[in-house]
Amino acid sequence: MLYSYKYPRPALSVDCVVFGLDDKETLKILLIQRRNSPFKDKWALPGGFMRMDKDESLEDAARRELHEEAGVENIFLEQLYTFGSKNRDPREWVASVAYYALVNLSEHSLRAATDASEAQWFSTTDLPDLAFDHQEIVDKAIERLRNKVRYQPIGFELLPKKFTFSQLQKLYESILGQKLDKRNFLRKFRSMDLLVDLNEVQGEVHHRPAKLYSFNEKKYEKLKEKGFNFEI
Amino acid sequence: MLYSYKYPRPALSVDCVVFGLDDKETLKILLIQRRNSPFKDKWALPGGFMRMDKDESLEDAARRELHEEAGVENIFLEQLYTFGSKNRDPREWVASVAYYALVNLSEHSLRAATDASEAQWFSTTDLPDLAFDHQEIVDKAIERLRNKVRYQPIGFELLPKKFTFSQLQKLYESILGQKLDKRNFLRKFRSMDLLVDLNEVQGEVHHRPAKLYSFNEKKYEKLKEKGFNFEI
DNA sequence: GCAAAAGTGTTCACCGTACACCCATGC
DNA sequence: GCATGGGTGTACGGTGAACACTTTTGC
Repeated sequence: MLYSYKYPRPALSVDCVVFGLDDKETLKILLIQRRNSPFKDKWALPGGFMRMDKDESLEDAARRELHEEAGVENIFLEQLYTFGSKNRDPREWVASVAYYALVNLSEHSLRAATDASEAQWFSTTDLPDLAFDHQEIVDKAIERLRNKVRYQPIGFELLPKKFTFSQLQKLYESILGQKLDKRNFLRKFRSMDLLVDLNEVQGEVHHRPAKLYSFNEKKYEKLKEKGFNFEI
Repeated sequence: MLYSYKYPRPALSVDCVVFGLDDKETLKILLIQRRNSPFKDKWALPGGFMRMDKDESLEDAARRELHEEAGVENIFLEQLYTFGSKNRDPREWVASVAYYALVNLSEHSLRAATDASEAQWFSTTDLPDLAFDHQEIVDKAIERLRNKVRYQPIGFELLPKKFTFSQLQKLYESILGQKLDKRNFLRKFRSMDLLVDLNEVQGEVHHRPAKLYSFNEKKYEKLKEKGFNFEI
């Protein structure tokens, strides 16, 4: 069966840039190895075509693809940009609505870790050649994340429930691509009244254990709406 | 002739939120009165369907629609967001890539002004009922503009070549929806080294004439790339 | 005791903010 | 001379930025 329209129309797809942190708080992106042409065997962003039969919105489609291709669910997801150059797909004109996602890697890495030939995490500073215009999409996503970090809290979505100050700092350093001053960073965060001191320390480290913190979720959500100015 | 595809696909359109300033430096938006159903006679954003036969990109399509429907050309245009709810168009599923534009109204108001029944400027604070989900698009565009103003220079695109300080200030007040302190605003702008004192004064006013300024274009473009922090 | 990371204060410069009066012009 | 908007400076508080040493733990 074929679907016919009076005028030709481009295909519509969604692609997702999924950010996660590894155990060294390095920023990583989830990529999928393509099994079909074009760009067979190349690494690409998880994503796929909109399926009208599924009665889903753009964001639903993004979530579905992430679930199917990478096994991640219930994550922070936000629209990034729509890429519509005519030649970005060699087959035909495909406009793609790109999303970016933040996931807590320690809780969501299952599929990607167990089936390494299909999905794999790559450091943002050391990505392979990507299919289509996906490098451009990744660049835009990183830029967005760098900007976002300056006026909204992030971290909640990327870090485990309990975390240390240095994990938080390394997260910011990883996103911003620059070293930060420990004391200034600490003071800034303390002044936001965003962290809860759990009165616990981490275990299993070969040095002085650090105190553990969690986010004050209410305050976190409020700051997300209201925004702030995080200059570093 | 019909165009057929193996899977159904949504239609793709572009819509534009065109901002301009009137002679009182009030922020306005350009709307078009629809001549066809659905939403016949309602006001709507200029826009239309992607035409694959025209070999145009998304942004090209946005520019084409603006030219055809409102007679504006060569303007600042930036992608805003893609709206894809299934029921946003009663006819069928139409995903729309929204753009927003900044125009110098004194140089671009021709078509809209001469054919008032078709295109008209409306104050952002007093918009009519809009067709489709266009109010939502407008809201998002205003929000974007308010944010943008804080980290990038704008004004160049909205103001005439020569302008006074108070025009610039009213522009910012209009976008931000709040009064600003004259002296602080002035100092802030002066410190950016963005304005060129033209050593001219305005004429035809019934009070002390104000000095005229223009933007230092090079500096303007540089600041746009680099960004700044404009706290007010 | 030594390696490794945690934890902790102070000083300075800059900038955002609040605030009020005189000036130049047209009528 | 009066109405209208144009034009100007200062003081205070807050915050970003630079900077180094001691503490705690595991080995």
